[in-house]
Amino acid sequence: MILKSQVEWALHCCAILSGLPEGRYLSTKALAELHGLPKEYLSKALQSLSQAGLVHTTLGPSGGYRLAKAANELSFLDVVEAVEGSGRTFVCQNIRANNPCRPKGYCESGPCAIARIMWEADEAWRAALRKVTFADLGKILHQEISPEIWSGTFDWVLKRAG
Amino acid sequence: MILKSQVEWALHCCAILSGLPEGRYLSTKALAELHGLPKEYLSKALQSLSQAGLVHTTLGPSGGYRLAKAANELSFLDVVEAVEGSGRTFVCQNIRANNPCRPKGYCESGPCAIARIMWEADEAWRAALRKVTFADLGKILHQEISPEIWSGTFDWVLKRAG
DNA sequence: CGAATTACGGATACATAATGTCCCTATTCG
DNA sequence: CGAATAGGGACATTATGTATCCGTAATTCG
Ligand code: SF4
Ligand code: SF4
Repeated sequence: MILKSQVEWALHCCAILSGLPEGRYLSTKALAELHGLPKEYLSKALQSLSQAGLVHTTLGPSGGYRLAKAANELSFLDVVEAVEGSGRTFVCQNIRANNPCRPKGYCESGPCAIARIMWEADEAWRAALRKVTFADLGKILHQEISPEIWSGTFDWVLKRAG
Repeated sequence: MILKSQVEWALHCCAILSGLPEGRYLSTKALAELHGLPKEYLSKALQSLSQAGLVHTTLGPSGGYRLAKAANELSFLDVVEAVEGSGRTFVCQNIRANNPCRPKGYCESGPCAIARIMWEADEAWRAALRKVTFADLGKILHQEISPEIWSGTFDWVLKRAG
């Protein structure tokens, strides 16, 4: 079980977008170039974000993406679920129903304890991701990244932002 | 991202094994029949448990599997990691290194904030699974499952246990 | 001892999902 | 109008999960 690489891509892109000034847009091309990723495929990840309503888009030259909400209202979970889907990581195949000792239809009485325990762990994972917003990430990055690189990247991005 | 079905199989098998009397063994064949699973493939999952040291095996007729530790010392995480692997679900592909604004080798200064946040969520998931043992599961199942089915399954299993 | 039964591991085939590319369309900007 | 953009459909390629088959060594039982 491993998350798709699109999750990493989407998170990085949102991190960049969250630093964009109000009203500016950044294109797929710029985001792909900045991260060294295949433009066409990265586009699929960004489309997922768009369909989930996390980003806003404009067409035409100077078009691209910006966040649809404020950075402190966009959580990691939002992005992860937009790309990876919001389904549970443990899917129950009802193998309990095959038990020859049980009357038919017994398993329909609801998910058993094993499934519930796995789902609780799943929820713990989601809760941890729900807690962290891109505003939090911005603060951490600002402390960690050296000022030259920070402003260098900022300039690079603004030069290409529509 | 979805857990392999072998995880569900292994959990169910351990649940059965945890109810086995001291010193008795249950074969792959019986476990497969009980759950309606392909014997050969289930065998791979059980071999993973064996390699992880979670179960003890004997060969020959009347051979099979039993738990290697007490049920209250075997956690869900043990079983999940034995089958699914203990690697992180978020793997970092170092795309930060492609940023044209950064000096070469910058990314080697360690994992960035994004990776750390994802890994913390991963750890929350693992912590939730680590907390629950098969002794806990046994208690829950004992409350939930009707006595007839419980003893019926028990009889079925003991008839086939070596 | 000999036959049956078991776990184990390697080899192989098949199915599904992830990854990546290509091309066409509608929209928007200058 | 012409260039650049998001969006989406149709593939091709690759990796992973699922499943089967068979040979080997160990063990039990008659
Ligand atoms: S509900 Fe529980 S017992 Fe039934 S198949 Fe799912 S995990 Fe197994
Ligand atoms: S360490 Fe952080 S910035 Fe570098 S590739 Fe991994 S997630 Fe991205």
